Parts: sequence; structure tokens; C-alpha cells
Amino acid sequence: MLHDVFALPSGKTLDICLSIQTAILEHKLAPGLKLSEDEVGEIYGVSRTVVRAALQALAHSSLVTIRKNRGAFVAKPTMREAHEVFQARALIEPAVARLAADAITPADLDLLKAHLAAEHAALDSGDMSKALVLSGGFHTAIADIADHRVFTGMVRSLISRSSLIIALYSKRSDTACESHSHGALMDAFADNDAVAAEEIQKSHIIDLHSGLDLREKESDPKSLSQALGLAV
Amino acid sequence: MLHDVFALPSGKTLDICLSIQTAILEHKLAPGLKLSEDEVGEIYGVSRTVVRAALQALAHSSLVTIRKNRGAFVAKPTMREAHEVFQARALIEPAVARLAADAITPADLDLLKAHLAAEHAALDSGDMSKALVLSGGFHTAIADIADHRVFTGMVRSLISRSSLIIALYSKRSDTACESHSHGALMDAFADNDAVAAEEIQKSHIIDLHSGLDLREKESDPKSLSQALGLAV
DNA sequence: CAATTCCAATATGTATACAATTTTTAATCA
DNA sequence: TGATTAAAAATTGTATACATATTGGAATTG
Repeated sequence: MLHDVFALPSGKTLDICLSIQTAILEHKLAPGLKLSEDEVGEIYGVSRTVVRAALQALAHSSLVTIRKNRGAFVAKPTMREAHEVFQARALIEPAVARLAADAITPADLDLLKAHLAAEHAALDSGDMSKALVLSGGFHTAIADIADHRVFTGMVRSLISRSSLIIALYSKRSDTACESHSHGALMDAFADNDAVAAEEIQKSHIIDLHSGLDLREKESDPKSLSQALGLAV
Repeated sequence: MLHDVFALPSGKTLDICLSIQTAILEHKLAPGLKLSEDEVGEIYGVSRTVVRAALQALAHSSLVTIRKNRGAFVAKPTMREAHEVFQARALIEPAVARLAADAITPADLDLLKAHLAAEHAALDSGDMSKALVLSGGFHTAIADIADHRVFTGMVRSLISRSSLIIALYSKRSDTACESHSHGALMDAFADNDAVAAEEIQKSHIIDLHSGLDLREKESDPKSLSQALGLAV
């Protein structure tokens, strides 16, 4: 479901990529967390060689940041990056939705419906991280239907980064993706209404964007004095 | 000038990335050419470890294709991929041009003028591969001016891939980038006319797209060490 | 002679060992 | 005590060795 962001690395490497990616997307690995090569290798039972390849692949999809001689960390997008990612989504995803509306088949529609149902179920059961992943999956599913590899790659990457951004900057956990917009999109798709799909998707992305909290979050204090933060 | 497509790998790795990328962009390495790890390592005097990292990075930017247990090859975009890349460019680059027109400074303008002059000089001297690289550089320079990292990354990647596509599918070598469009863009930038810049850029990309030839091309890869030897 | 099978040669996948860098800890001195 | 410095520990960068998979060709067979 969420492959191919990477340029298909060798078997073991890909497994580790997907595993770490999933963990990041489910917010099980917090932004900024150090991903030590030895530690990761120990966990998966492989050598550092494989781990390095996986971490590099994740770095290319902007989920991990690698600092020279210092190691890999779960990416921690800045506010600026957050805005840029959603600006890019606001440009690209409406165009993709338009393509999808023209190309969609009844089978695709059923798949989207199932997706939406799973999303609702997760929301109802209060499993927010799962709901968030599914919400992103809805967007990538649309890209898959559009069947445009270049756009799909871009959308997948942007969705991944959005997950990280939402972890850091969402006002409330529920802001993830109000299913209302997704439902409206479904209707447009059912009618093969490309113009409506494009319009709805654009509004939806803009809503998501404005649902972000503009205040800079406190980055983990570097020094102790800053942590105590009294004498400024 | 053409960095940052990669997630900044370690020193040696980056050198090799840039060297191979340059060679590919200058059409010194033909699409489909095998990039043997031993051979590349021999040429640059490094171990396969470093070469693998470089090749993986290049694979992530779609300049190289890695086939499991089979090795790395200079990417050979399909006709479909060619169309998709230019469709993506037609969507993204006009938006970027619009941003650039709003943000451009006199210093930026001078830089673009110099770029354009160099492009003309290369064309006049008949150095087509250089002209092609400079032509791509003009587009990435615009992205840099727009100062939007996410879009810039996308544009860089698309421009790189376009170079490969042009190597395979351009009708004639001169089709690369008629400087006329670039000149018209310059005027719009000079006037800070964002709407015009967007419009001109869109037309320009569409022209480039329709300048592609639909026939599959044949190519005979030259010796690897010979091609790279010149680039180093 | 063509097709097939098997083995050798070659290349990539992975693990491990060593080198270089950074971070931590301890010790020294003002 | 606090700051500075130096040694030690830990981590990443790189090279090499071994394991595994692919490729090419010789020998065999029909």
C-alpha cells in the first residue's frame, strides 16, 4: 500500500524501510528521535550495511534527516517546510483528483469506499494514529487511480511528510482529516465529475493547511538553562 | 549549482554523485549504460561501499535504475515517463515562475541574464550538451529564486529527468530550449509580472513537451572509463 | 548443428573489521 | 566551584572479505 516512495532497494532493506516508515507515520517514533545504526540493526537482526541503505532511502523521502558524522534522526519539519508541503499539495493534489475522476472505475470506487469505511471505523474506535494513516492512504489511493507515476510519487512523498507535520503542528488530533471532505470527493468521483473533484480537493487541502497551528513549537531545549527558561 | 537533489550524502559519496550526474546530464553517459560498482569504484579510487551509496542516491533522483542482483544502469525513461515528466513540469513550473516573479531581486535578474548569455554563447559555439545543461540550469535558477524548497526539489528532479528524456526523444538537438522563451520570461521577471511569467512558462513547457519525438531511439554506450574520465 | 545443461567467471548482497569523527567523561588548573 | 583540556567511549565513514545470485560459455546430448 505504501511502497515505492523508495527506488525499490533490495529485499531486507525494503523491509526495514517500510517498518520504520510505518512506525514514523503512526507516530510511534517521535520527530527528532535518534536512529542509531547499531540499534536499528540489532532490532532487525541485520548488519549496519543494510540499515544504512534503509536510512538513506528514508532520508531521500524526507522522513529521516542524516547529519554528517552524527547519524540519522526522525525528521522534524520546520514550520516553513510545513507550509511549503501543503502549498505543494494544494497545487498537485487537485490536478491529480481531476485525473482520477476521469480514470476511475467501479472497482476503484469500491476500493475507495472500503477505505473510507475503515477510516470511519478507526475514528469511532478512537484509534487516531490509525485513522491518520488511513486518511493519508485515501489521498494516495486517489493518486494510484489517477495512474500517473510521477504525480503519484510526489503525492506519496508529500503525504508522508504531512504525517510528520501533523504530528508536530496540528491544533488537535481530530484535525487530521475530517471525513466530510472525503465523502464529498467520493460523490464527485461517483459522478465522474472531474471539475468538482478538483475543486473539492483544493478546498480540502487548504482546510488541512489552515488547520495547522502557526506557533513555533518549543524544540527540545539544548541547554539546561533554556529548559528552566526563567532568566531570559 | 546542481546539488541538493540528493539528501546530502557524505563527502566522497556526494562528489561521485555530482560527477556521474554531470556526466549523465551532459549526455556523456548514454541511457541504459551499465554502471558497474567495481568499475566506478576503480575510476574514483573508492570502495564499492561508497559507490553503492552514490548509485542509490542517483536512483532516488531517477537518473539511475537499479535492478536487484543485476546492478545499476543509466536510466532510460520510457515514452510514458517522458510525457508524465513534462505534464508535471507544465503544472509546477508555471506556479514556480509566478512565485519567482514576485520574489525576484535586481541581483537575481543579473544572475539570470548571465545565465542566458552563457546559454547563447554555448549555442553559438555549437556546444549543444553545454547549452542543454545551461538551459536546464535556467529553469532551476528560477526555482531557486522562488525560494520554495519543496517546489525547488521537485523542479530539480524533473529537470534532471528531462535531460535524459531529451537525450532519448528530442527531434533535433537544437530543440533543447529555444532561448526565445527564456528571453520572454526575463522580460516578465524584469517587470515583476507574475501572471505573464506564469503564462509564458506554461507555454514554454508545453512547447518543450510537443518537441519530443515519439520514436524509440537506439544508442550505443561508449566506454564507461572514457566518459567518466573526462568528467572527473 | 541446434538446443540444453552444467560449471566457471563475474557481479551484486551482506557482514565484519578498521579508520576517522564526534560525544562523553574525567582530570586539571585558575 | 567553574571552566578548560585531555583522554576514553561510542558512533559513523570506509574498506575488505565472504555469501549469494546472475551471466556466459563449454561440454554434452538429441
